[in-house]
Amino acid sequence: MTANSRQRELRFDPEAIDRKWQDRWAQDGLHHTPPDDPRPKWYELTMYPYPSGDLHIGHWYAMAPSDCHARFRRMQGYNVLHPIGFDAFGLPAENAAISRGIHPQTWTMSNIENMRRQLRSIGAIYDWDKEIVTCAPEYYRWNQWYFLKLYENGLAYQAKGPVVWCPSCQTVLANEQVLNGACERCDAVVTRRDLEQWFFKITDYAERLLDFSGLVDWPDKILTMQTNWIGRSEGVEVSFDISHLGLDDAEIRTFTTRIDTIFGVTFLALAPEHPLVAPLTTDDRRSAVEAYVDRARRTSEIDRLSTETEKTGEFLGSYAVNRLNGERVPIFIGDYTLMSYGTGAVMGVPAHDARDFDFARKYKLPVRMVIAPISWDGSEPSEAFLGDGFMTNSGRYEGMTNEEGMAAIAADVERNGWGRRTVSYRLRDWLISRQRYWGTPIPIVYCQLCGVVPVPEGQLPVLLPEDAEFKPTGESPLAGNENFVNTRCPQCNGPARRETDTMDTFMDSSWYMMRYLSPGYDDGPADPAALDRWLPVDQYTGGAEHAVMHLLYSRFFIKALRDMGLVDFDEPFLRLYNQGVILGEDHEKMSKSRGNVVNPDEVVSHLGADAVRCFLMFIGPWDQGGPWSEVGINGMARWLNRVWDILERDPARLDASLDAPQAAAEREEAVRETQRLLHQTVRKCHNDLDRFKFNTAIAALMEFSNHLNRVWADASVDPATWRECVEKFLLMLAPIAPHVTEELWERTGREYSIHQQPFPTWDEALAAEETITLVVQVNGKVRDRLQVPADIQEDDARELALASPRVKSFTGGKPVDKAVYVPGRLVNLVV
RNA sequence: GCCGGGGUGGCGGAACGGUAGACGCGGCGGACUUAAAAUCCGCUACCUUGACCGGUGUGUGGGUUCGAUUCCCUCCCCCGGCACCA
Repeated sequence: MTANSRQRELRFDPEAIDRKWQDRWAQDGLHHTPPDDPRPKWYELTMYPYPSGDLHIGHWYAMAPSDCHARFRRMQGYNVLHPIGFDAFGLPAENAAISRGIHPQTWTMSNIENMRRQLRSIGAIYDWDKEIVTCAPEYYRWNQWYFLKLYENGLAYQAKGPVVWCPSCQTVLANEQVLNGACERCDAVVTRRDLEQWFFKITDYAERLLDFSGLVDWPDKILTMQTNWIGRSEGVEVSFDISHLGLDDAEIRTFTTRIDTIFGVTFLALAPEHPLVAPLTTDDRRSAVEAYVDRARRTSEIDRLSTETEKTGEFLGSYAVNRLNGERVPIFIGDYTLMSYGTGAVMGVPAHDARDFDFARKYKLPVRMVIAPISWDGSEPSEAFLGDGFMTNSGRYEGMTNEEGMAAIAADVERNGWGRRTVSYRLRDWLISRQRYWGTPIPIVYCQLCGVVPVPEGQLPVLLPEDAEFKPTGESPLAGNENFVNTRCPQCNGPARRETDTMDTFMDSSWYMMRYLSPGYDDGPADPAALDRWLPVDQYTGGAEHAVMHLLYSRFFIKALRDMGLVDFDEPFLRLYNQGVILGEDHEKMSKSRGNVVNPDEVVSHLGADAVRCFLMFIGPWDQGGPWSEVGINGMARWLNRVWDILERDPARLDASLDAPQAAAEREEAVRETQRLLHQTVRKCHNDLDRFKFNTAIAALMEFSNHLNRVWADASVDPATWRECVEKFLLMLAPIAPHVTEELWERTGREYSIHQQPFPTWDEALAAEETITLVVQVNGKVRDRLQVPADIQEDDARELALASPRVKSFTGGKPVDKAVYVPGRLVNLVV
């Protein structure tokens, strides 16, 4: 059974209903967010899509449930903003230009056109007047403006930074263009090059970014990932003496988190790029060292890091002195030492560091235990010992615990001026330069006389020229555009050249949530009044793949803006929720090569947007994702079909049944039970929608609809009860299935629009059970179930349990040792 | 290797430490139909039984508890992230 063949069996025409109401809502401006609404605001943001061309079912999975949640908040009485836009700059557009000869602008805008249509088909409450497209000059102008602000405040700077280089294509590659260390286009082995590039000083904010106290509700997973990404380590920067060599530098600085192991140092390892490498290399070692440095430089950093655990290096020929014990230790270079972390030099302690141990084994360096575990027999270890123990071979620190030793040595090192306690971070500064065309031009001019000159604010935007050479030439595509490159210096009006790199697109997404508020605003990135009213974002939803790039960059960005006095909040997104990944029917990740990609358009036109929305929310917990199912969605369409059937029934027909010879007491009981289930369902649905538990909210609604079918078949409730039930049922379903509910709301004579009604409320008293099933266990095993009043007391419950004949047969007349009573649930008899 | 998240019927999944399998899909049986589809009704973890009863069951092995899918420890798989950070 395919979606296609099921469609003609539905009681209604979903395509017509979708179109009818989407048009009507648009016409009435139902989703406009009024600027002066007195209700409390709720800013619910879903991560904007990249306009790749087609709205994938994965987009639906991200957007339909978040729309449902935003709608729910609106029915709860909030003034809700739930905007959408496009993350329109980036590499795929440029690749399309290269491979198919289409201009990135053309490609991007036609994709956006198509995706707008598809996004409308979801039936979300997007206010299209607030749409943003980041490749528009009105948008990226403010990227440039912010860049200048960061530059003025010393947070943007220029430095050499590594890029991945394809020697065959003669071009810079993005990391995602490298497959197994080779260029994805020509398969040549990539190398690394250092280019002068722009950075943002996110490292200045490392400490503040570790403070999550300003966040209300973020998944622990993301906080952990950010914490690990920032990678804070407390340690000691300690230097080794090389004054005997008579160089400009009298010492080598190293960073360690294990100063307690300094008596175990048997070598030093410098990064190949370390400035002291050349001066420290002796003549007899020079050719070998230079060859090693050269090899390391040609290997890309990515490659270098992904190589197995084998440690390589070269002896420089010189020695340094460990000031704590006066020992001479050989100085090596090794590419397991990274220039970009700590001081670019490490003290090698083979006995207490796994990497140093490997290195020492390979180069036959001594391994000296200086932290002894209690069980240590004095022999050389077969692997590095990383645990705690007692100081040994450690001079005056002998016998201390290594924790005491750590404190004592650190203090002595500081007192002697050999180093200082410090903190290192793994986090690197944010490299924003891209040697690409399709991005925001960096607003900088290079003047022969004045040097680096920022473009004055009044001259923004620096427009991205339309013509550029996309074919690989060895430099940024903009560099070949003479009209763009050649300009006048804003300071001296002399000849100057423009910066030809463009910005990382994470720049666009760092502040886009502010632009939505006033997308046409011309005097700044956002209207200050709107900013004041709407930010920070109350609820952000999107994929966990943005845990450490986008989300960290945006947090940094906002903190930096706050320090500059440009905003007055500290965190951009108060709450975060990550949806899972929608899989193909084969339970595999969707991909073109697997052929398991689902095109939502076809399903939507056959079964309707609501069936797709409902099904995506019903698959399972939203944060866990799950497999698409062609038959599964048919089941959902069938349920909506039954809902339609329920709403088509005329409640007046229940009046006729009053004449039936049915006991009045029985009918009264059915009404009471129906009321109870209604109130329980409202409670469950409310609480589940509130916490993104869409699957169980829908299950509760299904149970309620099943109940309605039963009482209709029995004609056991009165028309008024029926009317109340179906009305509240529709209201609960409205945020989940907006089109069908609006249609049924109208067809049953109710006033437009269902989406402007409040979400139903419940009464705890009416939701409370009158009787419960009392479970009776014997030694923890269920032996009987008794229907008892909900307010039964412990003594009565115990008595009833003991009186049960089934229970008696299991206790075998033995005396009961103990009876555990759980109010409202069970009695457990222990014999 | 390290850090997260998972492992429950044929499938997706439900279950404040307290009736395991809600809800849905699929399957089986029935009603309606000339017939099929759709629709409606019933059954559907496994073993045993004609049926009740009973027994076994939430990746593995242990532990805590009157009671464990849930908490703790061991191990095995799957998914995601990081990956020589001194």
